Amino acid sequence: MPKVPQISEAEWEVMRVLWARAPQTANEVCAALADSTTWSPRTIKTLLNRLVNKGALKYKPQGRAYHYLPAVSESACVRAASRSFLKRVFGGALTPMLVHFLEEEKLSADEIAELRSMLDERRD
Amino acid sequence: MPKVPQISEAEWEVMRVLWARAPQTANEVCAALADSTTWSPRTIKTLLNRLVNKGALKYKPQGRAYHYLPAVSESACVRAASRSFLKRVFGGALTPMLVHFLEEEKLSADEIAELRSMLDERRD
DNA sequence: CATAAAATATTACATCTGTAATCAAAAGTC
DNA sequence: GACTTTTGATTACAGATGTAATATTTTATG
Repeated sequence: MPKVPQISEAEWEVMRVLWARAPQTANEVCAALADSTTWSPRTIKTLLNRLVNKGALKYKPQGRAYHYLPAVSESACVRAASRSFLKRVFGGALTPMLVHFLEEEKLSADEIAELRSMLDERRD
Repeated sequence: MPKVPQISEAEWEVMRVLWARAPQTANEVCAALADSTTWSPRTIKTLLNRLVNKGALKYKPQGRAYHYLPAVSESACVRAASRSFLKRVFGGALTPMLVHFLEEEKLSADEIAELRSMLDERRD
């Protein structure tokens, strides 16, 4: 199990950009976040820097600017964050957590079908 | 929708104790957390205090000591934390999140059956 | 009543986060 | 080559968090 760094809420936004497409320059990341956030480019540079420092991102000096890219996989980070959430909010109990989401949130017929087929595969 | 305060990881532990049984004195909360944590009673007192200040707990002066009790419901806090997690880690997409947990974590036959029956109820 | 014990309130302090501004270095322009 | 522009590095600063220690107030005890 790869040890992933602690990634804050704002940092997740940045990571998602780079997991979706990498490498990218700081400016490209800023452009990608321009719609979904109101952050100053300064702020985004700070986040990139912190993520590099905590080992979540790497970069390659590419001419004038850096090209940033993930140093940890999205799936590993998702796994770590999911476990942390499960432990924190549901005391680690998976089924109550799933029940919560199934009861609380809206699901389309298609989504229900997809989940049912996944459960079918699990039945062995 | 009741507005719930921001509850940190350590604070969740304390809240869970009081959601499970309330009211309780600080000492009773400390006793309840003695097994699952290594926190000093001082630390737990601090957490109780912060939770009162942020409106997550109330207390009744009961003789010599306070009796603490929740000021916000567990379900409201679970809902808020779940949405926050869903947004942060999965960009708000419910189904990928459920898929992740179904794929990643172990489920017993009973749990699978329970989830399937919940999905059955959803099919209307 | 004076003092000790117990409980709450206040203060401490380092790290993490959100949100930038300023500084420094590199590179292109005249 | 000096100056401006671009980009990364360093510094800033307040609020949240983890983790307590100290101070103060209330209560029981001798």
